[in-house]
Amino acid sequence: MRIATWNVNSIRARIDRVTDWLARSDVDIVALQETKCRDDQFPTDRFRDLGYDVVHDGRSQWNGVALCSRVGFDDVTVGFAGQPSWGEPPEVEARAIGATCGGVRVWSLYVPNGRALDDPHYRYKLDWLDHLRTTTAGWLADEPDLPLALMGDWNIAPCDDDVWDMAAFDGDTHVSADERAAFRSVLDAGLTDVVRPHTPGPGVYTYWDYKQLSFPKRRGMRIDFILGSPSFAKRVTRASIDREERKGKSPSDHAPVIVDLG
DNA sequence: ATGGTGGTGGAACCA
Repeated sequence: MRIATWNVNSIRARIDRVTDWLARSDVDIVALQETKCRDDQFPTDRFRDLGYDVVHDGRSQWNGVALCSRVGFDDVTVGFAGQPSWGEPPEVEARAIGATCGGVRVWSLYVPNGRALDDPHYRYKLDWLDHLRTTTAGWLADEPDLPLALMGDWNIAPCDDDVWDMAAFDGDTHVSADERAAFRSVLDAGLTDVVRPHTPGPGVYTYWDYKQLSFPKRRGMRIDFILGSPSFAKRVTRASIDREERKGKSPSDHAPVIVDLG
């Protein structure tokens, strides 16, 4: 079974690229982030034409997460227990959707950006990750052998090798000690980065800013991850980052991240 | 080659 995650930065702007990629990638499940549309705007038929069912949570032009599966859906869950709210009035944003597909529990997650270290959104980001950690620990306590994958755009570069130049990020979000500690806490709930062993760095990234020729200059960040429980991780036979998808006409600023299970 | 921000919505915000 092949599973992937991809921040597409608008599914409507990217639908042809996404379906072209799906048609040649032999992926069974793909988690999408930043679909940037409401449920009624999601191009579900384009996925059905390729044999994929879709579950999506989107309520505005912001955020939006989806799972596309050709191995079925069970127990679809929108949001996780304790997921913090944002905005005025406060609401739980469309940043998490989970389902069981082909016997694997998968989540498509879009972690809040944080914006700036002194921005309330930064507190929201840390709080969001703390509640995700608590909820994940509960799932694995209830079912230690659960094959679980938390996939998505984590908006954190966990190690110095995960950015092209640490000096360029001085005082910025994504690399702060608190964000890195929050990411490690999620791992400590019982998950591992199942992609890194197959895609060693340095210089291996999943995201390149649209600005300032970041991609051709290889100035990227590794912020998209597939974190697996022990029973998931032991089935992983290979993994890759499809940086070819960052090339060409009208790409997302993120590349797909892929794992194969035996 | 991989190319000098892009998406949404229709101004300003988000990333």
